Amino acid sequence: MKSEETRTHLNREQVLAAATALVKQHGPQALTMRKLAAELGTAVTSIYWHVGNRESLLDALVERTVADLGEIHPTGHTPEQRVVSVARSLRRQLREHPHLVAMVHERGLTERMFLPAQQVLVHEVHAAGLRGARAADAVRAVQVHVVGHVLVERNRERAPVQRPGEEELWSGRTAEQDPALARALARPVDPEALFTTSVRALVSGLLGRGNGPGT
Amino acid sequence: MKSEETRTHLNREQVLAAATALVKQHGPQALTMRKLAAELGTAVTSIYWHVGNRESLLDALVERTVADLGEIHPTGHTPEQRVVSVARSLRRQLREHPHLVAMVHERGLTERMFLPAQQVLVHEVHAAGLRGARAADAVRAVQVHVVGHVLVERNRERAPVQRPGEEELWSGRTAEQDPALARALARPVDPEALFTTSVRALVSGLLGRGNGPGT
DNA sequence: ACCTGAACACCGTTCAAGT
DNA sequence: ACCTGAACACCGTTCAAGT
Repeated sequence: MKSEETRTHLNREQVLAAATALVKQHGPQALTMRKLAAELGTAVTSIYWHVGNRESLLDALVERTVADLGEIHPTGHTPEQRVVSVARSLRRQLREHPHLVAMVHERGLTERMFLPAQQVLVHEVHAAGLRGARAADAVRAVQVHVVGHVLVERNRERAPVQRPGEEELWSGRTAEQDPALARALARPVDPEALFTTSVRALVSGLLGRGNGPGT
Repeated sequence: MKSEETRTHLNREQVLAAATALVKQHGPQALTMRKLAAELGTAVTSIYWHVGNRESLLDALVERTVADLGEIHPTGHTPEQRVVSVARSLRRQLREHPHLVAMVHERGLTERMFLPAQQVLVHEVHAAGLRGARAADAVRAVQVHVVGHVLVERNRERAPVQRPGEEELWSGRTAEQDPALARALARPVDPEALFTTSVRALVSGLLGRGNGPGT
C-alpha cells in the first residue's frame, strides 16, 4: 500500500519493526540503540524522537508481541481436561516466543503473559462449578504455575549443562532404599512431561472434590 | 583474628565481601567493576586478578548465598502437610534473599535454588509412599512450582502498579454471571495466600489417591 | 516536525609496565 | 605474586543546532 520511495522520514513503525528483527535474532540484550540506528541508517538520536528511550521501546515490543499471541481454544470433555489443555496451550505459546519471555522478565511485566489465557480460564473454572473468590484463586494459581514453569524452563535452557554435585545427593539413605528414584533424579529433566504431570496434579487439586466451600 | 593493619594486599575474600555488600544494597545490576574498585580503594584491574571477571564474580556470590540458605525442617503430621511446609519454607528462604533470586536469574542458574529443599523433599515424598520415577517427578514438580512462583512474585513486585485493561476483561459474560468473581479478580493479589492455595492443590494432586501406578 | 553530531557519563576487559 | 594507568570498544541519553 505504501510506496517504498516515499520513506523520506523515519517512522515509529519502522523503528519497532527493526527492533523486533534485532530481538528475534539475538535476544533483547542485543537490542542497543546504536545497533538499531545502524540498522536503520540514521543517527542514534533520531530513534529517541520516535520512541522516547530504550525502556519504552521494549515496552512497545512487549505489548505488540502479547497482542500477536493468538487465541486459546480449550479441548477435552471434562472441565479438568479443558483447563489442563488451556495451560498447555499457554505454555506452548509462550515457548514459541522465547524473546517475549526474556523481554518481559527484563522489564518486569510478567503480568502481561497472564492475559492470553485469562478469559478462557475464567470460563472453564466457572464451568467446573467454582464461584467467586475461589474461582479467581484457581484462575490465578494456574496462570502463575504456567508462567513460573516457563520462566524456570527458559532459565534452565540458557544455563550451561553443569549441575555438579547433584549426584552426590542421591547417595543418601533414601536413595539407597530406592535406586529407581536415585536414577530418575540423575537423569535430565523432560520439561514437557514434568509440566503435564504438575499441571494435572494442580488442576485436579484445584477443581477436585474435598475443596468445597469451607463449611 | 586477622589484624587490620596487615591488609597490605587485596584479597579474594575482601572482593567477595564488598561485592556482597553492593548487591545487598542496590541489587546485582548495581554491582559494577568500577564501583567495586572504588569501594575497595584499588584500581579496577586489580579485581580482575582476584576474581577473573564479572561473570565469575557473580557465580561465586550465588554459590556463597545458596550455601548460606540454611536447612529446612518439615512440620506437620501427614506427608501432605509436611511437603506443603517444606514448600512454604523454601519460598520464605528465597524471598529472604531477593538478590539471590535476581542474580540467579541474571546468570541462568535457577537450578541452584532447587538444592536447599531437595533432600528433604525426597524423604517426605518417599514417606508418602511414592517410589521411583513417580517420586522424582513429584519432587521436581514441587521445586519448579515454588521457584517459578517466587520468580513471578519478584517480577510482579518490581513492576509498576499499572495493570491497565484488566478490569475490562471482567465485564464479559462470565463476570456478569458471577460478580463476586469479577470483584475478586479486580482486587490485588495476596501472594502468600495464592501460594498456599496453589501448593496445597498441587501437593494434594501429586500425593493423593487416584495417582496410583498406571495399571 | 524531524534529523544531526558532539558531548557526557558511564560500562567491561585487555595489556604492557611496574614493584 | 600482585598492582597500576592507559587504552579499546562499547553503552544510553541529552542538548544545542540545523532544515
